[in-house]
Amino acid sequence: MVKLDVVGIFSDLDDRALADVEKHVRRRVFQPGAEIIESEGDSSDVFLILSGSVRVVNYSLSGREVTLEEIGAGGCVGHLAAIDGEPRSATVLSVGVTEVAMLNPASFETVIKNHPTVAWRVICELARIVRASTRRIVDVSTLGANARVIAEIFRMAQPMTQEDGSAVIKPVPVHSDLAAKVSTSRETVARVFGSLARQGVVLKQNDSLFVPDIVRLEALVTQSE
Amino acid sequence: MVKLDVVGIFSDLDDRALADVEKHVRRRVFQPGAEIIESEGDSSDVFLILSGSVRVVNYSLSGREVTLEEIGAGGCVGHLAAIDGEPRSATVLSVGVTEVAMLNPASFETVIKNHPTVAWRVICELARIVRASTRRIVDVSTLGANARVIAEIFRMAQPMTQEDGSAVIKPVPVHSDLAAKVSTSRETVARVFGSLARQGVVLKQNDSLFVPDIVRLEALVTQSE
DNA sequence: CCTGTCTTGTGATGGCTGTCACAGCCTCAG
DNA sequence: CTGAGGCTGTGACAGCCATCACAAGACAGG
Repeated sequence: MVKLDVVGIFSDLDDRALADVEKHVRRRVFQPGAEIIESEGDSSDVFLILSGSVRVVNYSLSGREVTLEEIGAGGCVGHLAAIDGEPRSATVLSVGVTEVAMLNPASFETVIKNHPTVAWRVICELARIVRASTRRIVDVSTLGANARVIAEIFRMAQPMTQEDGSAVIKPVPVHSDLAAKVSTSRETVARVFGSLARQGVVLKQNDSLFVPDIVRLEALVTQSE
Repeated sequence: MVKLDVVGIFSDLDDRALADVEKHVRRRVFQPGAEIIESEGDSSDVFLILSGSVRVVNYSLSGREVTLEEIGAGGCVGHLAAIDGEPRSATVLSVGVTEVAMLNPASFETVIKNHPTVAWRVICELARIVRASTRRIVDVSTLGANARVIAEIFRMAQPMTQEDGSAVIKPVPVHSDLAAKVSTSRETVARVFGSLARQGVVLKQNDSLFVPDIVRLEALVTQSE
């Protein structure tokens, strides 16, 4: 059984404290595509992701999907409702097989209040989310759809950059997923990839994307407004 | 001199703790329009707003202004950089004359770690921001510009609603401010107001807007997509 | 090897809305 | 009273891009 210390916000807790938390969680496994949290629902448990990964999304009335975040093992979701007691702000889907530990809101609050290090980690985590969100708001308000796609490819390539300025993105992202992440249509993503390939900025290989010069990619973001 | 207990995150502190915090702050007054925090800057103090109000904004390369938030007395800004040490994520402008207390990041962290109630308040505050941000991301990704303007008017009217379903918004919002809040152009806001007035959904009076029936307003948001 | 499902590529089209331009207001200082 | 600067209304236009439509590839499972 996966230990709770894989969870980021608990990583400073000692064994005794962890054992204490353990008493308050319920473990559960979700199959691929399963709905872990339903938007607007009034559950309010916190979900600690022990293995696998989840996708936080929202749907418009017209069925369009907006991806807010993807979170892997060690992360946690559902804290908002646990903190403020409001209804769920988003839907959370299991992408692979996902193992979670569920903590009820009262216990979550207790752990936070008893362990300043946990409180601080939660604060850091929320700060990270706020930063990501405001960046996205600015992106979507000031960049065109094409530029947003390029910017997202750039962000995927950045951590993989070698010394020579090249990068490999693996596996190849699915166009429709990428579209949901930058609020555009699948077709636009396909057209951007086509255009980038024709310019030789992003080459498609068997199972990965090759970016010969990440600087050229970045330049395209700002250059296209 | 304004006491620090007007600040929301400190409202549970007793006098002794407040006096302790007081020793670590520097007070300052900003004139209307002054830049309190510069985006990308590497200062990292937290600003506690004692009186007046501020506007958190971001500018695109093309000069377009995106308003992220407006915060009045009792609020605080600049926590992100204080928490994670990264550069400033946004610009903060003083709207009227604004009185602030500045707290350096180390002291901020200390206060949080020594006072679980402060930590919890900060967590609640961040959760509120995350909720507002994700709502805006969804809005801007799924609603058209007109619908976003109507939605914003609806949100302004909602807290002012009387029992009979009418509401008064005072003072009349400046079109260009509203435009920056919903990521559209000043002209689009003007056209929406014109259209709403012609439909009798939002009437302009001397110094305020009158909404006879807020339900009709809300209906227009969803109906236009 | 076939067949259904998922994914990708690309053209055509139409609507939205950002931009430019300009005219009419209001307010406030002088 | 007068002028200047900021706000508001509205028309014209063009560009972007979401949508629809369809073809073709990729891949798994029988």
